[in-house]
Amino acid sequence: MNKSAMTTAASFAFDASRCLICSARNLNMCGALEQDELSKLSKIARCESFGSGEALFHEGDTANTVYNITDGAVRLSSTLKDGRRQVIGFLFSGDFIGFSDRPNYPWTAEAVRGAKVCRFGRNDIAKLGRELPKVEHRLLEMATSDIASAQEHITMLGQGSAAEKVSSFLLMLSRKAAQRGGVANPVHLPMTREDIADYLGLAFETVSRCFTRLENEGLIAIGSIRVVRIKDAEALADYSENE
Amino acid sequence: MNKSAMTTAASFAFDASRCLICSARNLNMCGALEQDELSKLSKIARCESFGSGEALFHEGDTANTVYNITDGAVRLSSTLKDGRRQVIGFLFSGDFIGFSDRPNYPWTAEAVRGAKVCRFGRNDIAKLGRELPKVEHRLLEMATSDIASAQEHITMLGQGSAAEKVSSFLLMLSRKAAQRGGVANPVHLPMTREDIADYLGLAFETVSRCFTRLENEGLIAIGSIRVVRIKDAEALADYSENE
DNA sequence: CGCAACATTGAAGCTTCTCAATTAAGGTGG
DNA sequence: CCACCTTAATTGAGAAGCTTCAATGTTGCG
Repeated sequence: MNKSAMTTAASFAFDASRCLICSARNLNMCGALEQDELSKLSKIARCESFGSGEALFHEGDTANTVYNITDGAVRLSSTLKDGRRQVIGFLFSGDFIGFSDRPNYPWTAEAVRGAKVCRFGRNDIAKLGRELPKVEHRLLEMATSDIASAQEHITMLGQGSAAEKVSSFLLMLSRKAAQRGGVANPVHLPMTREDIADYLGLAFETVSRCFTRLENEGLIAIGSIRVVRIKDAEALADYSENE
Repeated sequence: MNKSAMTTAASFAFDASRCLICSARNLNMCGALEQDELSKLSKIARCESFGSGEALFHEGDTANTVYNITDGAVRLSSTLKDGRRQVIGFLFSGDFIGFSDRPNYPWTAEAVRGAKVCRFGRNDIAKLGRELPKVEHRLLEMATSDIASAQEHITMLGQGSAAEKVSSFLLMLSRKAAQRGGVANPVHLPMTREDIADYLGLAFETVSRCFTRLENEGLIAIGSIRVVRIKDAEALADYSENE
């Protein structure tokens, strides 16, 4: 988006507890991986940092790198010929980027207000997967989790009214924050209303109106633009599946 | 749906060329698998046949079986509390059912006008995956392919107008039929208009109107209710990404 | 042949989108 | 640190598209 943004790539210490098969969400594999396996992993990892709005890669680029997010948030999106944009997902610490069967990335990945990642060569990971079945198995687990997320997204897009979509979105962000060890309730929204709109298949004005409406109905309190406090989680959950 | 439908489960010969890691779409693994590996696979497979509308399993059932479709079509759907239904996908010969990280199925799988499948115990497949890295690898490939399909579905739901959605749907069915070795052009639609509507997040009347409109505009010809001939694939493709 | 499920078509209503104006927030340079 | 400027967010009014309700036509199965 911001073409003049410099690539602030910088090496920093490899933190196995945050990389690939050791995501914060699924610590079980950490104990299972032996020390020499972890060191093999760290040898092929390269850590980088991206500034706000900066792209990890663009749609169509040769897909020879995969990523594991260690901090911040990343927005995955596809752009149609006429300029419309679909946000495929928001990824956070512990999430993996790179499940694709095509030689070129089918989406653009951009840091939302900054992100830190571990990058791996695709060939390196493939090779490591052949050497260490545990790595391949962990990749399958993460792909399966991605499928579940995508299917929830599908149901939200297909069956939800605008208010239902926004409610579901807030609850999802809250749940994800808790899963990675953060606070669940004052929900932090690193993305813009337009990002949310493109994720939910709505106009950004509609998203804004829904926030206002949910606040007027007493279900949420909008502290600042980027911080929403859930006042009535139950009512919000009802909203997100019934209206 | 039809509770009185009898389970017409029946054993038939194990056809490795149609099962699991040897889907019609991805024959490369077939050569890679050794004969004794194939025999291990066949030992844990059980083939079954389902009649029109019959359920392979329901949402919430204990998920101890996975499936590979060998013939026909299967509809995967989730139902919301208030009865609305989202069709997550239509699966055909060669497709795999069962990528889920939860102990219970998050969707219902039903045969659309009949289907044949190979079923595998989840534990058996997991065990085989540990023994044969190739199997685990093939599972990862199939999961990756599922992710790509889900993401296309997301973009269609989020950004498409009704006509775009229907156009994309027809082209997708055509492409999928070609991929599994069938005819691409007179597209065969085993599912009802309501099934399509629940897949596309539309009312079934809207789907019907879109078919009529596309026919009036000369892009398709509706031979019978379940057979659509694509007359102008290029215009249809333009529709599906621009409108 | 007749019934039930599926599909088409029409008209009215409602949700969401688009266009437009205003307000708030964030970042930069003086 | 403040003023300014740019970007993001809110709010309103009108238009468009989709849904709903209702009636009719079609298909396929017992």
